[in-house]
Amino acid sequence: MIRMTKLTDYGIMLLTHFARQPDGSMYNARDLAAAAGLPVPTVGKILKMLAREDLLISHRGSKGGYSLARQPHEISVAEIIGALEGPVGLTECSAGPGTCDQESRCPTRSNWNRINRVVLEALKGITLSEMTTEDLRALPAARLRGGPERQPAQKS
Amino acid sequence: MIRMTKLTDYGIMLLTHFARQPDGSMYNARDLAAAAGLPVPTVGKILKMLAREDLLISHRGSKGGYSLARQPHEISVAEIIGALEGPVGLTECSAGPGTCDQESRCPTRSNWNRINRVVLEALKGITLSEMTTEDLRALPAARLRGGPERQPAQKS
DNA sequence: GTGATATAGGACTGAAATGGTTCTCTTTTA
DNA sequence: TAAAAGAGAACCATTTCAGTCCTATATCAC
Repeated sequence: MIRMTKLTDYGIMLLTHFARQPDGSMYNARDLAAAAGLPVPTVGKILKMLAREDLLISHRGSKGGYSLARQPHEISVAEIIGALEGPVGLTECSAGPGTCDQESRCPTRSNWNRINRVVLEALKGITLSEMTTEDLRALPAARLRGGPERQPAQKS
Repeated sequence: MIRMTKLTDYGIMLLTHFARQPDGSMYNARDLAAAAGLPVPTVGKILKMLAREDLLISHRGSKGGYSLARQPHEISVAEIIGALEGPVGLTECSAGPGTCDQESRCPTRSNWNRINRVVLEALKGITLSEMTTEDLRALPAARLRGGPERQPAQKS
């Protein structure tokens, strides 16, 4: 339903790998690719993106590589997605005026923003450190449904 | 960040149109297209999909059209998205085994499902009737993050 | 210093998904 | 019986995505 690109998926997987290791652990693209079973160029691309968005710190040169820029619990899934999928333009029509023929008459527009915010808040509530939990299913059930962000509203 | 297709966007817009009108109001594709400022064939396609998923009731023949299958407050945004974007396969690798090289060694997999569930729950909490509110921004801010009748769950 | 290693950054390409159209068939009302 | 309207499937152009490749720059080791 909600489409997450493969790149984002991989990105989270790679960052999770860092999060599992001791603080400041450094890995280069080649080793990470091997560990993740992904092609090296693709992993390199993702790591570059993450570094550019300050989720990873890059170390160039021989014996270089990448390490986490922050503690795992300080990095939210929302940030990762934002880093890999751009400035976040949830609905096409939010791209710019003119594209959408009905900007003026469309009453749903403002509501979409609301929806997006709800989703975003839900994602902000999940941190990388939580992703390292082998089996998240063990977390309290309440976490799954309400979440810190939102819940079933009144039936009008 | 999270991509919603245009079709889904339009679909919500169209359903919102129904929700604003008295119960059982019927519209045909042509009129709705005109009201929404969208091409008729496209609107027709969307309406068909929504009818197939039992969100709309179709009335064939001359003087036919569509009407809401349920009360607006009984239709969630999650359902609409599900109807227009298919069975919901959030992450590619959930499509099937074999596609993903690292199924066994990927510890993030189960966590993704968790993330998806959180997002899904958030969307289930928003109903069509809420989308008819002219300006949702006017709602109390607390509504956005917690809501009046359900308490924000614990963070972790 | 020089060479090897590793990231930075951007261009490019094949494949898949999207959005939109068109056509034929069936149903229903006048 | 004819016209209106939905059902359903096939089809096409465009865009997006995933993945690759190439050149430039930085850093470490000798």
